[in-house]
Parts: sequence; structure tokens; C-alpha cells
Amino acid sequence: MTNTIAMPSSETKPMPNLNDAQQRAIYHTQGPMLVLAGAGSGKTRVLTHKIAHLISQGVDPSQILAVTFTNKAAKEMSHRVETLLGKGQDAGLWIGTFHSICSRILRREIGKYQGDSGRNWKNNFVIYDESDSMTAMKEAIKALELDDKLYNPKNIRYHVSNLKNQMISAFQYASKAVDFRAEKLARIYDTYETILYRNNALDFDDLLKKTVELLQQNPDVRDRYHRQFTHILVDEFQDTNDAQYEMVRLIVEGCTKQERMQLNFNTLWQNRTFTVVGDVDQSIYSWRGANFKICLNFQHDYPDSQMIKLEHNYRSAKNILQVANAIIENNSERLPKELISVKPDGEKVTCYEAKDDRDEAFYIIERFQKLVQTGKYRPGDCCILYRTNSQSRVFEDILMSKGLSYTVVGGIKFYERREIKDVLAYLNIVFNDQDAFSVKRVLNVPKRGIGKTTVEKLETYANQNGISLYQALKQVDQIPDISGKTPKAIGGFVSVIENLKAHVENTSLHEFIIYTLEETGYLNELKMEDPLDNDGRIQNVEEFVSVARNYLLDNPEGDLAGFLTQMSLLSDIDNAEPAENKFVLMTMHAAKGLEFDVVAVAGLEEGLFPHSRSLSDKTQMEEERRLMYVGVTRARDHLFLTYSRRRLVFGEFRYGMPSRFLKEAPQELFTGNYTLDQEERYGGGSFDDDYRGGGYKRKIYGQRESGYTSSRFEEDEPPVSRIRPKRSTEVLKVPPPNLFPVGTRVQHVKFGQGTVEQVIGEGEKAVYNVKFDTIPGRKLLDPKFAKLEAI
DNA sequence: GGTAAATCTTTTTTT
DNA sequence: AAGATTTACC
Repeated sequence: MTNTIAMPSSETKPMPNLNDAQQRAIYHTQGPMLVLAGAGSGKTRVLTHKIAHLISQGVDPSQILAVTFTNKAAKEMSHRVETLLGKGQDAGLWIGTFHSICSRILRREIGKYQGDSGRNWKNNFVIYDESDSMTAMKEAIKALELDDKLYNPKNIRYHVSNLKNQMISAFQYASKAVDFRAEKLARIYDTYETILYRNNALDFDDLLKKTVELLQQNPDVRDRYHRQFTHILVDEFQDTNDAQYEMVRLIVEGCTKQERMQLNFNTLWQNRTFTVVGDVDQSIYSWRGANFKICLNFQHDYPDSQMIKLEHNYRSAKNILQVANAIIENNSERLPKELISVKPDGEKVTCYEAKDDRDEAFYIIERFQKLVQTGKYRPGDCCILYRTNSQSRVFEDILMSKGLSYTVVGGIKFYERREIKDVLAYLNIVFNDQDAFSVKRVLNVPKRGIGKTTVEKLETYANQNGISLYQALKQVDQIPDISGKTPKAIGGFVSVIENLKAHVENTSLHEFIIYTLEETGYLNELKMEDPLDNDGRIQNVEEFVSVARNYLLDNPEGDLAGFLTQMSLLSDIDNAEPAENKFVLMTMHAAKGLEFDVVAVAGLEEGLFPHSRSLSDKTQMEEERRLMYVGVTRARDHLFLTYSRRRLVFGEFRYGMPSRFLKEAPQELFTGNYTLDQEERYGGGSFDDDYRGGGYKRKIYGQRESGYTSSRFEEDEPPVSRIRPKRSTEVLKVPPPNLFPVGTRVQHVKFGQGTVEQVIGEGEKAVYNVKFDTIPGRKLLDPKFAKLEAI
């Protein structure tokens, strides 16, 4: 980093190493501004310098609100501001994700929030993650005695989440319900809300929605934050959703949407900064409610806003950037822009066709090793990117077998592990004993002899008497049906919790967690279960204690509330320690905002990337393409793009065609063994015969021969697909292999037209998973029996 | 109420 | 193929 520059004392003395557009973005501090910042254009630098500039101009840090996309980005940004200004100079700055900023506001103000049907949360609310929210949704559907086949909890949760992101309440949704199903949905939504309310819990979407409603309902609260935050900056603006935008708008303008008409923007913008930074081409979270049209509409919402484009890319070699530019040009919904690379051409982009997923992993890892051997790169500079988390497995297997160390970012998150959730459940109960989910989770962990039927009786009693589950536990003696040893066991649990409650005040956080682990007998049970800690559970629990200790070191004022909040909102990427001796693996979503010298994008196959769920929808396909753009633009020096002819999914081989994204790039920028042309691929001959080696290509091929022998022979002739073993001996007309590759449009006599989403099994035994346009769900069809025609 | 066996489900991306 | 969840039996 070249950030050893002193801050200028006035606006007339520009900072060195910043280009003209960057400087204009930094020094414009009056009024709204949209910064369209392409990948690698120094967006983070602009934001940090702008914050530092504001503070150096006398703005109190507590007047600045900076919103980032991840907690890690927040941490990094405040660190960089400190580097620019000196330690502690940024004290009081509000910086964090929308979710963490909203929790901070709600912890203070939720008492003033008026929920529907008089539901008023208390400030010791707990935050439910996706799985808790899922449990609540299942409970809601069950409570209404609805069939969870017809009302799929996952589906409905997704639907409710979307409604919340659009600020639509159950009540509002019910009033507009047009059919029977919508009415039921509204009922489920409302029941779900009731369950969360009874547990004094909020889900992720509530953090945003309830903050917005709080600000709408209370002019005094709104005005307080409006006065405080005179300088607001939002990063990754293209991934903002409606609720988030409305929250920012409420604080920036200090008025409701209705009052907005009378607002005098001329006076509003005096000494007020509102800067949003984004790149429409990198909008990859629409499935989470993000709406990049907010970005496109910004100038319409704020006609007096300034707009600045950062179009110089300081990150990627020219060849890499050209590939990215060529691919993204295939999107129609975008603001035209061409990123200009300031770096040399660099090497050609390598495109590799692997025999299978293992071959692909071997190839990438060996190429990475070669680059590390040159001494120019460390393993930590090399990153493997993929579409789905499940793809990490093959890479991990092979890295492990080679004895190489690696970090997987994402996937199973630390705090989603069973033992961590158990400990967190105890802490949650101490903090908020209304949280019935946590009570249920650990009531019998460690085993206390309290079973399912007992829990059901307790719940019934609690519901009948309008008390919380924990209150019911306390009154167990008055519940007629529970007898024998059970009341004593329950009493034991209650006294453990009461004992913990008595200790929480005067014990430091990590000591309290250790106390909890011992007092509850949880640690003992772990030790009994697995004395050698083969599963690493004890280690994870110990790690958790360290997490708490670190939290206290970072936040000297921190308490249980703050710790629990942070634990709920922390994502895996936030914890990812940059270790220079470890290869990095992650999804392209997780890679947003990061950069690496060496990058491989793996699994470039139709149906995987672009994902099968996006094949038939133009909007979704464009989002996949933006994701590809994000992946490619992570690379500084070297880029590998790979795909496999077949891959093991759910224990079956699946066949795919090379991703369309590869074909969208100018082929003269590629090198490698690829064959993207379908006619050539199926014109006859095996893959190996088909190989047309040139100098460089042959070298790769040679490596492959020597390096991947074991994988080639072990897997070359896989056991016959098990999908249709019974009929396989019958003499039938055999369709050629991959008659209908993934993505093919097909016609069926009965079902009409559809798209092939998967090919399961090999050649003649292949069956095709087809999504028909008019029928919900997918149909598994065998062309030997079903009349299928490509159209 | 607890265990072992059988069966179902998973893989889109995440605050 | 692996994990989670449900069921069957003690």
C-alpha cells in the first residue's frame, strides 16, 4: 500500500497518487453524489480518503455514518482511516453493515417501536439466523395445521423475507391478498411474526424493516439521527435493497416520504455529505432483495446529485480485463462503461477442459504450485473461486492428499456448528429467557432425561397460560401431566440457568463462558462423548472462548448483548485470517471486494455456472454473468478458467457443456486445451484423440499425463450409473451421448416445451431432468421411453 | 426416554 | 456420498 501520504491541510492541496476522478469524488462534500466505481478502480481508497478528509476538515467522527457490505470491510476501512489520520482519530465513527448499524440503533430504541397488534419488542431481543428462522417458519405452518408439502417452509420463508425487504407487513399483505393461497400466506407470515415476538427475537430482515418503521413512527428519533449523521457514505450501493435505501433516505432527509415534497434540498445539503459508491455490473445479490435499479434511479431521486465514474482499473492485467469487459458486454441491463487497464497485457488467460472434477482440481492446484515455486507468489496470493460451496470438497480432498494447507471461506460457518450453537443458546437464555428456541435446544443438552413428550406438555401449558416456555419450566410442579423424575430434572435445568444469571453481571465475558461450560456440564459431556476430540468440538468450544476474549480486547466496553449481536451478524469472511502460506477457496459471492494475484474460476459449465436455476430467465442469467464478471476481475496477474466434462454430484456423474461465458470472451486471449465448439466436441473421437496439442498446450497435456495418472485410471470407466439398473440389459435403440446437453430446449408430446437442466448418468443410460415451462417442478425423463425432441 | 436403523434431503449465492 | 431426520424397537 502506498498510504503513507499525509492528509492535505486544505482542498487546494490534492493528495498524490489519486487520479482526477478519485480526487473529485473525495473533495465533493456538499450534497448527494453517485460514484460509479468499476472493479479495481480504487473505490475503497476513495471512501477511506473521503472519510479521512472529512475528519481532517473538522467533522467529528461521530457525525459520519459509513455503511459497508461486510463486517470485514468495515474493520479494514476503519483501520485504513486510522492509518491516514493517526491512531484513535476516528474514534466515534459509525461504520458497519446495514445489519449491524440497525441492531445498534434497535438496541437503544426498540422500546419506541410500535409493532402490529401491539407487538412491542424489548431491547434484549435475540437475533435469529436462517436456521432459527426456518424453525420458526415450520412451527408457524404447523400451528395453522397446514400441510408443509403444500406450504413448503423454505419457500414461504423466502417469500416472507422478500415481503419484509419490501417493507410489506403481514397485515398489508393480507389486505391485498387476491386468492386463497395468498390469504394463507398472510396468515403464516403473521403467525411467524407472533412466534418471533413471543421469543423476543428478530430475524435478519427485521433488523432492517423494524429500524425503518421505527424511524417512520418516531419523528424525534428520526430527527436525532438525522442531526447526528451529517455525512453518510454507502459502499456497494448496487446491492442495496428497498428497506436499506429507505433507512438511509430517512436519516439523510430526516422526513417521511410524504413530507419529502416540502423539503428544501438547497438548505439540506449545506454541510451534509451523501455519497453512494457502486458498480451495477457487480450486482450479485438480487436474490436477497438487492435492487440495482436503486443505483440506476439515484440521479432521478436526487436531480441535484453529482456523478463520477471511476473507469481506470489498477488491478488486472490487460488480457484479464479484456476478457471481463467482453463478457459483461453481453448484458443489456447496465450502464455502458469500459474499464481501462493501466497495467501491461500480462499472460494469456488459461482455459482448461478437465476430464472430471478431480482432474480439474489437480490441474488448478498443480498450476498454483508451479507459480508458487517461481518464488513470485505465496499460496495466500492464489485463490480458487467456484459457484457453489459444495464444489470446495474436491479441492479440499486433493489439497489434503498433497499435504498443502488451505482456507475455505464460507460454507459451514463457525457459529453454525452444533457445539457453538449450543453454547450460544445458553448465553441467549441468560440474556433473554423468553427465547424458547434456545431453551428447547439445550434443555436436554447435556442429557437430563427430558424428552420430546415432556417438551410438548410444557409448550402446551405455556401456550394455555400465555407464559414463556421458561416460565413454564419454573412452574413445572403445577403441570399435572409431568411426574416421576422429570420435574426434578427440569428443576435442575432452571437452577443452572438462575445460577448463571446471578453470575453474568460480575464476571468478565470469557470467564463467564468458561463458567457456563462447566456449570452446565456441557464440556464434560463433550469430553465423555469424544475423549480424543476427534471431531474437534472441544477445540471449537475453546476457540469460542478466545473469540469472546478477542471481542473484549477490541471492545473494552463490550457486554453480553454486544457480543451476542456480533456473533449473530458475523459472517465467515469476516473471520478469514489472511494466511500467506494457505491457498484460498471461496465462492464468487464471498470474493466480492477482494483481489488475488492468481485466480482460478472453476466449474464453468452450463447448469453449474451459469446455474441451472438461471438458464430460463434472462434477468437471472444476467446476474450470473455479473457474477462471472466479479470472478474474473478478482485476478491481478494470472487467470485460469476451467470446466469439466463430467462431475460427481449427489454421488452420480453429471455431464455438462462448457459455459456460455467462455464463448463470450475473445478466444485470441485464451491459451489451453479447450474445445468450446459443440460440433467439434461431438464430431466423433474421444476427448484424448480430440486433443490438438500445440507447443504450450502439449506441455500442459504432458503435465496432466504424468500428474493425474491415478485419477485418470481410477475414474475413467466409472461403475455403470445406478440410476436405471434394471432396464440396462434390454436391447434398445441407443441414443448418442449427450443427446440433449444441459440448456437444450426440448419438446414433449404431453408436457410441451421445456429446458434440460441436468443430465444424469452416462451416454445411453442418461436420463434428463427437464423443467417444462408450464409445469411446476422438474420431470426426470428417459429418452428411450419418453418422446423428447430438441427444438 | 434413549438408541439404532431406515429413510429422506441436499447444492445457488449470504447479512 | 454425506448428513439430517424420522421411525422402530428396546
